[in-house]
Amino acid sequence: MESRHLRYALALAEHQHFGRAAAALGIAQPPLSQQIAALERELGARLFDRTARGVFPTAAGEAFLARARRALAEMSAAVSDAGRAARGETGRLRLGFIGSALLELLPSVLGTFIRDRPEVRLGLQEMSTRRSTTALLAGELDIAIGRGAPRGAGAEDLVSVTVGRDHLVAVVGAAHPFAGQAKVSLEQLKGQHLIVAPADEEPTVATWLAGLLGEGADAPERAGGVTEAWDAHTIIGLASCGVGVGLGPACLRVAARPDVRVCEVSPRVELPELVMSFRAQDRSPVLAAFLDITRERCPGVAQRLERRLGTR
Amino acid sequence: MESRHLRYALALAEHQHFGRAAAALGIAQPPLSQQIAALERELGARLFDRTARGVFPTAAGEAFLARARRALAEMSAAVSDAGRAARGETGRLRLGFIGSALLELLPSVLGTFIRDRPEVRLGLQEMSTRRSTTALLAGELDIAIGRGAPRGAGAEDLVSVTVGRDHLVAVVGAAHPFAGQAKVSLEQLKGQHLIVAPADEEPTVATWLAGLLGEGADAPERAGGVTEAWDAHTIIGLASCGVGVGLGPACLRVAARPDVRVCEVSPRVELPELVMSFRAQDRSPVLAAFLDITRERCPGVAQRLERRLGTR
DNA sequence: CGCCGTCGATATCTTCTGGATATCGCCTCG
DNA sequence: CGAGGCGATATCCAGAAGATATCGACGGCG
Repeated sequence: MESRHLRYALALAEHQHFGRAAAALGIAQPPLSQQIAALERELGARLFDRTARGVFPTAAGEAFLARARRALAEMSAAVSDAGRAARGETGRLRLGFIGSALLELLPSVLGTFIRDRPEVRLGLQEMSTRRSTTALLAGELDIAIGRGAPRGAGAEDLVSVTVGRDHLVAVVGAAHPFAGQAKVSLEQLKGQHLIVAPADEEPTVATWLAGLLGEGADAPERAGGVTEAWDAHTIIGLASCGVGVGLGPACLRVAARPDVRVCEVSPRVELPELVMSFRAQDRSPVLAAFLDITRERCPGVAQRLERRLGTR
Repeated sequence: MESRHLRYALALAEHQHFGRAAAALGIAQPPLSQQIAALERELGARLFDRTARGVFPTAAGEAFLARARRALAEMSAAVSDAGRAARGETGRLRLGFIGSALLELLPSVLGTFIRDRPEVRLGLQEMSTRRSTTALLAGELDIAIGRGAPRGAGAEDLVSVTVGRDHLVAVVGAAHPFAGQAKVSLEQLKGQHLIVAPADEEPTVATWLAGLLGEGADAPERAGGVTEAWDAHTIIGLASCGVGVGLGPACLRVAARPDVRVCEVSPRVELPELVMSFRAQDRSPVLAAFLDITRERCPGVAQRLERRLGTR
């Protein structure tokens, strides 16, 4: 039995007339008679009563037609669902990202994405750069956003593109001695208690800073000490109440409150680039849609992405 | 798109291998490749990723396969539902019957029918012979059981068969003068208050009895008077408390209580036969099943039914 | 009462497509 | 670098879906 038989039976039930049903189906009347007869033979049951006043389904026909309608509805739903999935209108996209991506990049890109693809289930999870790379390679994420291009085993299976650059800024409370300064020198930071983001791999932000400041010792041992805070608002909050000097990417400015001051660090210190990665062999249309939007919203990303994708 | 495409796609998803899926489908590998390719072309979407480690559905493929499974399940359900309906295992049977059919005939036949066809919805309604005939012709009933063969317009479209014969018996309370008698003569009934079943057409039971007893006047006017009671238990109940002499079919005996006596009426008076009717053109398998059971349970019905059905 | 028109079934032929066989190209693995 | 496995492609064939012509049955109408 083929779905053709279902369509024919439904047309016949609708028109109650072999000739008109056949015309509606775009075939001649004899083939319709034959196909209905073949269907009835296969089922071992008469589906239609041919009376002088028209063709009417039997009890078996009614039972059959009810199921046939649902079967055909499922089939057309299969077509449309497949199409929507192929166009990336439905599906799932799992993002792993570091907290600072939440400050500028993600609000812009995700806002557009959610408006364009309301039926895509988004999975968002803040995590370290290292963890996101691992999860991406394990297939647990579709996109990873971190600082610095992924390194290590499997990194060659990923495509990465720079989506943002930041330099280091200092955040202090309004009462802090630095508060009036537009710039803070590295020299001035020596010996200050610092508030920075933690890291789960070497070199940590703290040790990297220690080296930058010309302090040789391990971070916890350095003069002034270090506090690690996971997210931007905690760094700013701690800085505002005078715990120490917050250090982070320039995008911290968007989260700054009135009671803190953000100072440029002089000389300017570039942070590792904000990098978006995905699996090179991932052909998901949802991913493609996300990349499209990233292209639109992040000037300069487009060309870099094309160059990378060209080699896929 | 035909259901073949769904079957092929599901087989391919299951085996993750064109060759093995084709073997499972009983076809060669090239036709499977072609059909999948044609399906993907029609949908405008790739459904399977052909990798070195196997064939795996894409996101669109997953969406498609989920619907395809349900569509095929509906199709096989259509086949089985149609078969069961055709065999009379499901469906509906609406019976209209007079109360006395509940005493002997229906308990026996319905008991077997419900055991054999638990999924058939039964519609049972007590009604007069006249009403059941009307409802049967109007298509509101499938079977009518009454006394006497249906008459009037449309009766020739019905098949009727005698399913029981009864003669008249009298029911009296234990304290009644007739209680000790095995027989009651028609002469003795004259002037007694009678309790009989009502009727919605002429002649009513009461007028028929009046004629039988040689009483010329209308029933309500006759000496002794008449009480009409719809069902057997009411007739018996009224007789038991001395209201009068209950008159009804011999099958009343099965409903008799210890405090009443049932007397034969002498000479024996035959009542109109208990007749089962159905539409001659009704080919419902549920009806056929019911007739089969009636045949088994009612000796003598079989031959009469065959004779009637032979002419359909 | 008989003729005609309608409708579904049947017969025959055509066409198309689903399937088989043979082979190719590609990738992986030893 | 060669061998083997796998999916795609090319070609051919057969069966079945469909078209055309016709038949048979039934109902309506003159």
